[in-house]
Amino acid sequence: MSQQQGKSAAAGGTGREGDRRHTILRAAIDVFARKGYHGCRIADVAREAGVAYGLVYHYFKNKDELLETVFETGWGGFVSRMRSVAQSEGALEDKVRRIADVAIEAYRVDPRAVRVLILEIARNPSGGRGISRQHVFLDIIRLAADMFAKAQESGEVRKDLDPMLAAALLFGAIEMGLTAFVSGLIDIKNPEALDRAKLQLSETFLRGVLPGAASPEVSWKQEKSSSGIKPKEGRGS
Amino acid sequence: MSQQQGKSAAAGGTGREGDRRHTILRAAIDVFARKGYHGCRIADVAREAGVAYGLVYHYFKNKDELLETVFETGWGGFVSRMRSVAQSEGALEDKVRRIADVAIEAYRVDPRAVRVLILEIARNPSGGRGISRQHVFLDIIRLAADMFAKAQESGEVRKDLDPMLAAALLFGAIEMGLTAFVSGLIDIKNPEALDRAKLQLSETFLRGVLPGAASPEVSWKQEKSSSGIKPKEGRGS
Amino acid sequence: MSQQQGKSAAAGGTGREGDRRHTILRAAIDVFARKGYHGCRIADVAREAGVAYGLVYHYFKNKDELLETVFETGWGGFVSRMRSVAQSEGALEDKVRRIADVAIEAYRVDPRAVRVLILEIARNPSGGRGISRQHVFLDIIRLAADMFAKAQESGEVRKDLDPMLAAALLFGAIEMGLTAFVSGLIDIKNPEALDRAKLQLSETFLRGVLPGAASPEVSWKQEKSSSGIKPKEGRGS
Amino acid sequence: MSQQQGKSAAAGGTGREGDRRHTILRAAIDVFARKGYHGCRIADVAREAGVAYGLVYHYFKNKDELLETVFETGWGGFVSRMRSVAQSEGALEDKVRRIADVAIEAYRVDPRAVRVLILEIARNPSGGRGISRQHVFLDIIRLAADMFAKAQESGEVRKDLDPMLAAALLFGAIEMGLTAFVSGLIDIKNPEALDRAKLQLSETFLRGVLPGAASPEVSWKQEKSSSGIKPKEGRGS
DNA sequence: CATGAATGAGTCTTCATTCAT
DNA sequence: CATGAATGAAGACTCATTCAT
Repeated sequence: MSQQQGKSAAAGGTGREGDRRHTILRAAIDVFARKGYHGCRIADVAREAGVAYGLVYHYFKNKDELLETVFETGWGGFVSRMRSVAQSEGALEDKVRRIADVAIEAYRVDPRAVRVLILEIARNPSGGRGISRQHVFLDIIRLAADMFAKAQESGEVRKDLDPMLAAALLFGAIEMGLTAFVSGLIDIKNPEALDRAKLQLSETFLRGVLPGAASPEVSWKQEKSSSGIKPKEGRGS
Repeated sequence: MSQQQGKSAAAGGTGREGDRRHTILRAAIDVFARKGYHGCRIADVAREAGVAYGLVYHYFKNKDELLETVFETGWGGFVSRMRSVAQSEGALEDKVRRIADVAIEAYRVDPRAVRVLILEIARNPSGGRGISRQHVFLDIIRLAADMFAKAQESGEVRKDLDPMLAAALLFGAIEMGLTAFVSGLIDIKNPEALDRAKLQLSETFLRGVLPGAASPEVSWKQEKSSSGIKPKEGRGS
Repeated sequence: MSQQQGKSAAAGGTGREGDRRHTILRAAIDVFARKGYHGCRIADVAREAGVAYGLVYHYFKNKDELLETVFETGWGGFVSRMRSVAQSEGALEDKVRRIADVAIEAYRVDPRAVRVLILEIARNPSGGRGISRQHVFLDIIRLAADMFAKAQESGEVRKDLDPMLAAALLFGAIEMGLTAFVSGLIDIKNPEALDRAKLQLSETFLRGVLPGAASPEVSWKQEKSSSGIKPKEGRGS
Repeated sequence: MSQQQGKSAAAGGTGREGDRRHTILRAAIDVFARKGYHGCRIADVAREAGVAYGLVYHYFKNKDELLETVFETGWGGFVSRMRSVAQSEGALEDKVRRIADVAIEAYRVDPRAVRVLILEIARNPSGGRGISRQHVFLDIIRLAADMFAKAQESGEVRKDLDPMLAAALLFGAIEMGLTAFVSGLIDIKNPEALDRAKLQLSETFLRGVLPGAASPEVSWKQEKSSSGIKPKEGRGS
């Protein structure tokens, strides 16, 4: 009943009000993370928060606004950080690394919130509603696409790559990487696991995207493929 | 009411056949693709299929089994093809390309079904149910992880890469790439768009993953295989 | 498939038709006995009978008529025998014994049918329907009431007893006695158990009902008159 | 619509109280009494109680629990009174009279509730559910059987009578006697009718059961306690 | 006669949302 | 602000009944 000192500032207000509201929000995140938006009832959120049923409706117009708020709370910060990175000046390489960093850190700080975002955002067609969420989600991809387009101009990225696709690949990699954690596919004994993942993620992506001789004679104009791979020190050969 | 067309097309297409079960399945795929599992009512499926409400229950035990069947129908073939590619003999490069191929072709053949899979599979916590779906989804990632692990042994893939993560990245890239199509981010005017995406997807991924001098000043080669990773069968030493 | 020779006559027809019809009827009795009328579906009956779903509707207009037929089949014979006993000439004592005999024998011959009758007859308010059944059930009590009224005239039964109540007691005793068997409260190892019950039932009832000095200082002869009962010649006078 | 009266009478009787649960329970008893468990819809109960549909589910988990509660409410008191009588010290004669008294009084106080009990209790096979009800019902017969067994030891009851059967007869008589009222076979103009019935019921039963010279040429005294009978605790030698 | 697919009205049950206290 | 009882629309599921073959 009194453990939410640390975050009451975020919600603003008298402090006591922020307390309750924030408690409910946290509860919502937890329950959404556990059972998904559709699988949870307002009653679940209220119980998890330890407040009365009706109180949820004091702070949130309806269930949808609650989810929307969860979304904004969790996603908002992520997006703005992402945006500031994407639109900042600097080398693309660094930007990509910082984007991965933002994502992984978000997960480290609040895995449940990330789980909700991954689970519920941009995944629900649900007529009408969900549009705004999907919209924001797509926006961030477009943002990154712009970033890649600019990087192509400056020669930082292979020119034959579709910027939009590059952006999709980046976030796809990030998202599925996190999913691997979320789903327990990769479990986190020590915090280094996340760091390793972050590193591998960004570097692997960069290798694929940066221009350079490294390409396995990529020549997707004729798709000959296969031959001529020279592993530096192949074990098999 | 121009969707009357769509309905009769779906339902009456072959018409005389007693294969109403299949009609219903198609209708379910369409409605799921349009509104998602939760957003669709049995009544919608029945109307879309042009059959009576109760008939859905004649062929499917309940809504869940219907979804499950949609899942198996769409996913089953995909998985088995994926598996046969992953477990086949041959160069990793080819395998990756063929995997991308399978995915993109699946989308080309039946974009709605793919949309349902992307939307509903492995994305819904939904207590209890969904387990099997998530399970299969994770299995395919493990499968790919094995493939990468073996490729590491033969030196076809950088040894410092976590196989599980590599698998996650591959499917993340594929999935988000398709999502870009599904969501309209990348518009499909000409069929070549898909081919281009397929090519870029696989080649970009391969660049990032194959061994070679191309790596940007990667400086983390050390702590490999440290911890936190759960390979299904750690064959490599 | 061929054990219903004895009753095919009742159903009439070619014999083969009687076969099917009778099979269904037997199945209905069994299922009703096991799950009750409401708890059973036409599908259950069809499966139990080993015939096709729709065939039930060839022989019976609807579920209700099926039950009605079960009722008439099982109850009809019982009632007519009961009636012939009640309206026969002879000593009341004998009649009572024969009534108990008819009931117990019915149970011995076809316990399941009796179970259905006990369970479903005259017990279901079910608006409208059931009236006929209840009607017949009450009729038999009225019948017995008449029997007792006549026996009072001839001095075979205590005159201070309400005939209707006496009839109710008799059938109540019979029914609950059978219920004790049906429910397993008394189980039937050897057939004598039923005979004993029959004997005790009728003799105990008779002791209570026959005139005689045995009455335990019965002192309630006063408040006669009351409800619709007219002892022809009150004892007090 | 003159039943609006009935409704408001039932629902608004005390009105201001928040004891809607009780209102619903009463309504359920009334509707069950009128249409039986299967014939009644939750909507009926809600309408009868004058409350919203959903409120029924606020107080009762489901239709079955509602019936179960009706059962416990009505039956519970009856059983405990019955038990205390059966297990009390005193002459068997008095006990029997008091048992009849309890039953008849229960009917006088709340005929509808008794109707429900008679109609629904121990009469519905209904797989699984109903077990508890049947169980309690049989328990009370076993209880009475014990009472009779003890009375046999002290010579208060004929020794050649099966206690279990005696118990069945007693309750059969009571139940069918009440059924006669419930079904309108015996009309209740004046309240004395019930008293008469009570008296006749107990005295008739006692005559049949008490030892004494009154027995008609009973000639079966021998084979007592032969077989097939399951006394809960066969104490008598 | 037989079959079992097809129909759809009837019910239960859930749960977001409102409201009196 | 807090509470939780009250509301009722929405939707899954059942199953008696019909019908084409």
